[in-house]
Amino acid sequence: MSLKQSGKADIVDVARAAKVSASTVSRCFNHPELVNPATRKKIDRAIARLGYIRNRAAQAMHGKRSGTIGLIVPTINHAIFAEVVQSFSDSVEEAGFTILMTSHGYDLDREYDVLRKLLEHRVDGIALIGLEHSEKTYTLIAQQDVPCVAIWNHDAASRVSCVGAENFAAGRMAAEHILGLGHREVGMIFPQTAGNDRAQDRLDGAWSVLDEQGITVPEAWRLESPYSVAMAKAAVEELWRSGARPTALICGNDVIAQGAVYAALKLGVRVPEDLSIVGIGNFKGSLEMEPALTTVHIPAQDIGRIAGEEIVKSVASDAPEITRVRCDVELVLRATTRAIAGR
Amino acid sequence: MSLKQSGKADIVDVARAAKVSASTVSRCFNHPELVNPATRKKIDRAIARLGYIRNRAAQAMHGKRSGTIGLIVPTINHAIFAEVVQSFSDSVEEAGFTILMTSHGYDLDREYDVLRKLLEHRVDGIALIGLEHSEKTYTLIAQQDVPCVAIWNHDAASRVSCVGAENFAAGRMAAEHILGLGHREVGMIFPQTAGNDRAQDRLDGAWSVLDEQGITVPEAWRLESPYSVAMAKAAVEELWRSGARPTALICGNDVIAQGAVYAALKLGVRVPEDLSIVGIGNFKGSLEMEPALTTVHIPAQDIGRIAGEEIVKSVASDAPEITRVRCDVELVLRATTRAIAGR
DNA sequence: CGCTTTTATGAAAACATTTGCAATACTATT
DNA sequence: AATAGTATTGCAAATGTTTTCATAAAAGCG
Repeated sequence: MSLKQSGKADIVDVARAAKVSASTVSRCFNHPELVNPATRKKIDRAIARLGYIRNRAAQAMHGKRSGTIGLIVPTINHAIFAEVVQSFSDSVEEAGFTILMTSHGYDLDREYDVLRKLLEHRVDGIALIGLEHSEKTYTLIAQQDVPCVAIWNHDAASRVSCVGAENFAAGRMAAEHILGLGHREVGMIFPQTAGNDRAQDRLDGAWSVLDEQGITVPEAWRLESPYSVAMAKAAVEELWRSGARPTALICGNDVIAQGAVYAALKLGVRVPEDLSIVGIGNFKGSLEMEPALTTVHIPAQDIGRIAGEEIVKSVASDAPEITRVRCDVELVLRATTRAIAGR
Repeated sequence: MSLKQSGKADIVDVARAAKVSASTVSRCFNHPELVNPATRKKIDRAIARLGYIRNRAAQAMHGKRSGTIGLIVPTINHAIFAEVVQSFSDSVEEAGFTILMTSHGYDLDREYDVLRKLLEHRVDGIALIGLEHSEKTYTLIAQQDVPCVAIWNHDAASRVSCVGAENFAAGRMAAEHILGLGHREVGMIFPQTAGNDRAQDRLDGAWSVLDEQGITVPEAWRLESPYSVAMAKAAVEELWRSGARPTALICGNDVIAQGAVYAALKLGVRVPEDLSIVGIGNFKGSLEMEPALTTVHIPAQDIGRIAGEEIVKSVASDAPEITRVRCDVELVLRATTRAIAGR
C-alpha cells in the first residue's frame, strides 16, 4: 500500500522501496562512486519500478546548477536565427544543458521582461542576440552576475562576452565589392535599424565606403524593407516603376537580396547584366538559387557553436571573465554581381 | 550589515528590508489583493532596492506550476519548424509560460532521453512533433501523466492530443493534382521516412492515388533526398543525366521542390512547359520564387498557435482529455505545374 | 462601549532534495 | 586480537518558497 500513484514517486518512495535512506538514493545520482554497487543496483531497480524522475527544481534550490541556459532571440522565424539557434542548442546540449528559450519580436522592453522571467527560472547562463540592449537589461545582468554571452556581433568594447562577426566589416565588404566593380549608381535596401544593431552596423559599414569614395545615394534609392522576400521584392518593383535605374543594389541581408533578385526576374531586368545584387549573410538557399547570390558570408553555425562553448565555460568557471570572439566574414563571389558594362 | 551581496537576495532579505514577514512578501506576489496597499508599496520598494528575483524552482517544489512547457523538435533548422515553433512559442508565452526546448535530430531514442530531461525540470506540459514516437516515449508520457500535444499530424486514433494536418491527404492532393493535369510519367522525391511519419504519410497518400489510377513509377524515378535545396537539386540533376524524362515531379516538401525547380533551371528544362513540379508545405519563399511554386498549403502558423492554446488549456484543466484538431490542407495553384502538352 | 466581522499579518509546517557529520561495519595491519 | 583505517550508510539541517492556521488590529453595529 505504500506504493503511491504512478508518476508521483519521490525520492523517499524510492528509498523505501529499496530499503535504504533518501540520502543514499540522492548520492546514487550525484556521487555514485560513494555507494556500494550492490545497493546501487537495488536502487536502480526501485527507480525503474516506480518510474521515478528526479526533480531538478528541488536540486536547483540547493545552489546547484539548474542545468538550463536561457536564450533570448528576437524571433526564430528567420532562417538565420534558426541556424544559429540550432548550433548553439546542439553545443550546450552536448554539455548536458537544456535551453529555455523566449523571443521578444525586436522589442527591447519585452526583452528585459523575458530576461527577468529567465532569471526567475534560475538559468545558469544567458545568451542573447546582438549587443544593443536596454540599459535596464545590462544592469540586471551585471547585478545578478549571471554568465552572459551576446551572439552575432563582435565589439571589442562590449559590456558582456560576445561571439560574432563584425557587421560593420560585412557592410563595408559588400559595398567595396560593388564599387570595386565600377558601380556608381547604387541603391540600398536595409531592414529597419531601430533595435537591430546588426543591421545598423552593416548599414554604417556600407556608408563608410560610399562616403570615402564620394558616392551619394539619392534619398529615393535608400529603401527600407522588413525581413521578408515578398516585401523586399515589392519594394524593388516599386523602385523600378518609379523610374529609378541603379546599376547595383546593396542588400542588408540575403532574404532581402533574394527578394530583389526575384523582383528583377519578374521585371525582366537581367541579373547581373543590367543589375548587380549583393547580399549579406550567406543563408541556406543563397547558393542554390538561380542565379546564385553573391553575398558576404557570416558563419552562423560557427558563431552558434562557439557561443555555446563559451557560455558553458563561463558557467563552469567560478570567476568568469568577459571573452570576445570574432568570426571572420568573407565575400562569396557567385552569379549576381559583375563589373559594370563599359569598364 | 544585513545587506547581502547583490544578486543574492532571497525572500526573507526582502521581508527584513521591508520590515514584514516572508509570508507577506510571498502573498504580495501571489495574492496581492490580500495585502494592504501601503505594505505592498514598502515591499515593492524593498524588492527594487535589493534587486530581488523570485525563485521559480522553489515555487515549483510546492506542486505549483513550473511555468514551463517542454518542446521537443527534430530540428529547428528547417524553415517549417521554425515557423511552427515561433507561433507555438508566441501562443504559450501569451499565457505566461516559457519554453524549454530541445531537439533530437530525428533520433527517436534521443527523443526519449530529452523527454526525460524535460520531465526532470517538471515542465507543466509537453509538445512534440509528429505522432511517431518510441513505445518508451508514449509509456513515459502516460505514466507521468503530463499534458501532451503532438504538433503537425492529425490522426483520429492518436494516443495523445494532436493538432495538425493530415499529411496523407496532403500527399493525395499533390498526386491528384498532377494526375488531373494528365501526367502519367511522374517522378517522386521524398525525404527519408524512417522516424518521420509526416513524410511517410505524404508518400503513402501520393501512392494511394497513383495506385488507384494504375500509374507505376519506375524504381529509378523514386528519389530520396534530405531536407536540403542543394541535395534535392543534385538528385534531380542526377536523375536527368541518367536519361530519365518524367513530365512531372511530386516532391515531399517545398524545400525539395525548390531544389527541383533550380535543377530544372540549371538544366535548361522549362518549368512548367517541360516539367511540372508540385511541393507540399507552402513554405515562406515558395510564393516569391520565380516561377512561383505550386504546392499543398499546410497552415504551420495556425497549427503552432492552436497547439499552444491546447497545451495551455490542458495544463490549466485538472482532468485533461485528449483533443484532436485537424487543420485543413489546400492546394495552392501557382506557376510550376500545367496540363501535359497534347492534352 | 462591548460584540462580531473583516482585514492584515506572522509563525510554522510542508515541499523534494542535498550534504555535513556521525555512526556503523568491514578490512588491513601489527 | 586490538588498532587504525576505510567504505558505506543514515540522521538531521538546510535550501527558498507557499500555505494553513492562528492572532491581532481595525471596522461595523446596535
